[in-house]
Amino acid sequence: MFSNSDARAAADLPLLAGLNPEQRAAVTLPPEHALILAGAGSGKTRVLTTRIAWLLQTGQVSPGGVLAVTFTNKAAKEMLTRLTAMLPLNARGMWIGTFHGLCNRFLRAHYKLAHLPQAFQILDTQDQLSAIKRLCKQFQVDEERFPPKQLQWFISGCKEDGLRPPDVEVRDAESRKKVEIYQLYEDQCQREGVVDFGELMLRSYELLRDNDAVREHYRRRFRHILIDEFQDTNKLQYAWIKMIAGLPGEGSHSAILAVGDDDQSIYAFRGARVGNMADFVREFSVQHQIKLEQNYRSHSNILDSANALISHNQRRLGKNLRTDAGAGEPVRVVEAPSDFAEAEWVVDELRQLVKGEGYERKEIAVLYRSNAQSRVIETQLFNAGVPYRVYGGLRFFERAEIKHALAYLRLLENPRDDTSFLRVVNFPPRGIGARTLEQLQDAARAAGTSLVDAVGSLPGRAGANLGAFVAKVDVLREQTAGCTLREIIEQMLESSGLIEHYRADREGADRIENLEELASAAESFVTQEGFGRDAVALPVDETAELTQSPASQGLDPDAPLLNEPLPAPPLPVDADTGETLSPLAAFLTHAALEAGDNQAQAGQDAVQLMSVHASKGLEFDAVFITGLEEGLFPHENSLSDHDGLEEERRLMYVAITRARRRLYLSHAQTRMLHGQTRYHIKSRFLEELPEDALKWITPRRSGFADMPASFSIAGGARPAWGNSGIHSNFSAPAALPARKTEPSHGIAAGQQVFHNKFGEGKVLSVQGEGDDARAQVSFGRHGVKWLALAVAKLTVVE
DNA sequence: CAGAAGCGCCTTTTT
DNA sequence: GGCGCTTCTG
Repeated sequence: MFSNSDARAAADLPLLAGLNPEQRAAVTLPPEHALILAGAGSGKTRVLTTRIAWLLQTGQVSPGGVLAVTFTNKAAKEMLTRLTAMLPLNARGMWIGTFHGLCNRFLRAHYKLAHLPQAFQILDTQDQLSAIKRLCKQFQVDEERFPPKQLQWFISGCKEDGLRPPDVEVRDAESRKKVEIYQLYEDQCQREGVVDFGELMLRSYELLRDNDAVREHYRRRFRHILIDEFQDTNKLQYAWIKMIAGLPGEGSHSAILAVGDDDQSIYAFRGARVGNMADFVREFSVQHQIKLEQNYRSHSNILDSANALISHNQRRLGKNLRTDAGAGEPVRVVEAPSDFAEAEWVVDELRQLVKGEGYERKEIAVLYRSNAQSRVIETQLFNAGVPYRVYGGLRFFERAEIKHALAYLRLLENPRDDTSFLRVVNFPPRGIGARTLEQLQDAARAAGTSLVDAVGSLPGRAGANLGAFVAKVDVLREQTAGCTLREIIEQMLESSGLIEHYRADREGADRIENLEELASAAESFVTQEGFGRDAVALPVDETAELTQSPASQGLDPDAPLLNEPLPAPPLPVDADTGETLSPLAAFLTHAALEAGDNQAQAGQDAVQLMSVHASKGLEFDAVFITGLEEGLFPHENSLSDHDGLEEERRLMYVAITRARRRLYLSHAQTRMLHGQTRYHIKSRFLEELPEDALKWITPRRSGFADMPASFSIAGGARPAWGNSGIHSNFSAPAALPARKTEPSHGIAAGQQVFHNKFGEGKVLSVQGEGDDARAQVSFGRHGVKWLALAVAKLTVVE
């Protein structure tokens, strides 16, 4: 095992150059549980990635033995990019991703044990809500007494607490009804073969909990588990971590490195439990705790402000940021007579920053507590002709036209997906009204089938129209067998009538553009190397990987392999046929798991507008924090309880620590809120800052024009560089090193092949290379299947 | 069946 | 004040 002399030898590795003592200590910790308290701007991501690289390079773990979890796709991508820049390595075997992404991968690999169809589709928040609404209609739930939104919140909350319907405590008639609906919702999802986000987590947790062989396999496999933003984990996520790592004394073989910052916990409102940090230390008997307090981002006036503010919170693990960067400029504070004047001042000031002081626009952020506040500022920016970008709008895959297109695609994969069926059965309009659909739903419920299966039972013109729709989808499915994903999408756009519909619409141009973007996005998804990684149910043979030497991974051949590979117990393999997801199904999964960016045209030099929440993890040369008023920030809804106020203060802490060089704080005496002008006193947070770091300034312009804040842009026009453009996540695939191509599998389209289980079939198409190669084969009685060639044993028939 | 008009809501958000 | 959703009306 690990010894001190090895650590000393490792200390000279170039990987570790430039790390401060705390960072270095964190990176080179022995393989035991540890908690890293990483302050804002303290190089947290660097520590995390260097730790993984160091473990790999010193031969303490192979890529397959690493599990690294983040919350956002962005963070996961960042980690992977940095890691592959440090080390040449095959990222394929590594489990780096978001909680949900990894759970998805896990469930695909064990879909039978998880009681799911292999191509199960994922409901996003919108889909989930419409599924609940549909259910309420069907079971005549009083939507006044049980608003679907509230039911959604209830169901998600239960799942996040790990509770299935029978586990939920029933206290009165109301809660009984809610639990009943929860159960109905579960039945509906199961019948349709769909899972929501919470279900991804909960079901993988339960599978680990209930299946000894699976659990044991992963426990032995993951020697190092690294968790980012640990303060944001919820109850279920922490339970999942415990399940996959094993508590001390439960035959655990892994070391957890949890990285977090209790002062930046701002998601309690959605179930995050900072308390998981303390629980982790206790339950895992954590011996190593390291604080990263050296800040590399901001000047000390900014840090002093942040430190002073956060010291007003009682419940802290305790941490103080420090810097070598010097005092820098004072934090500028401004009082404006109105929200309108505040916006005017912000725009004035930032033009000065750009013109007079050489700041780049994209290095300036305007932050606010709630999104509604962006409007006044946008108006001013628009009038002044300053390019800006607003974060937090609709994301690519959430746009209505994209959701429609995805619904058609989902029906190609799974005709029983009732949510998708209802979404597009009459879109574009084809004479199928609400009455018809009600009848159809009744018939389906009576027969206990899905909607497509009930179509035949409807008589008359209504039945004929429905039949035509189903036939259309069926025809499309047949026609596109053997087509590339791009071709499938293009044909779908045509034959569904979506393109035609939007072409007829005066305002449909943007939508058509988005639909075309969808086809391109799909294409780059397919060509991206290893695209199927998250969706392919390849049997996991980790023993092979664990016995590989570091040299074969492209690592330092002289580094000793310190750990003998642990023989992982054989894993129950579901997909011994090699059957895998079609590119289409994989793409649909991707679309659900990664909603796409919500920012237009990255790279454009535009001022950044966003909520404080959205700014977490980012940094800018200059930051404006606006609307610092009691009731707004801290928000009035949070004032009732102590924890709420502390979370608001952490939010302010996050906002302050975004700034590198210059920080502005502003508040307005009056503000237009919910349609009426309200008077606010300045935020208590301003009082909690150190006087000597601040400078109260008066606006440069002679007096504020206190115009009515109701002024708005005629027609709601948005500038071209606003939020209206499209941007997809597919433009910049993580730069993975090219892998050597495996010997040819010898399978080509048109061939007759034989499969052990499915018999004889004809190859329709082949995609991908090496391990990712897969073939689409038509097996007659067994239908068309996608097979992973690395697994499926296909022989060519003459 | 589609556009218009009215109603009610309104913190933060990722997967 | 404005947006999204439901209901009304041609």
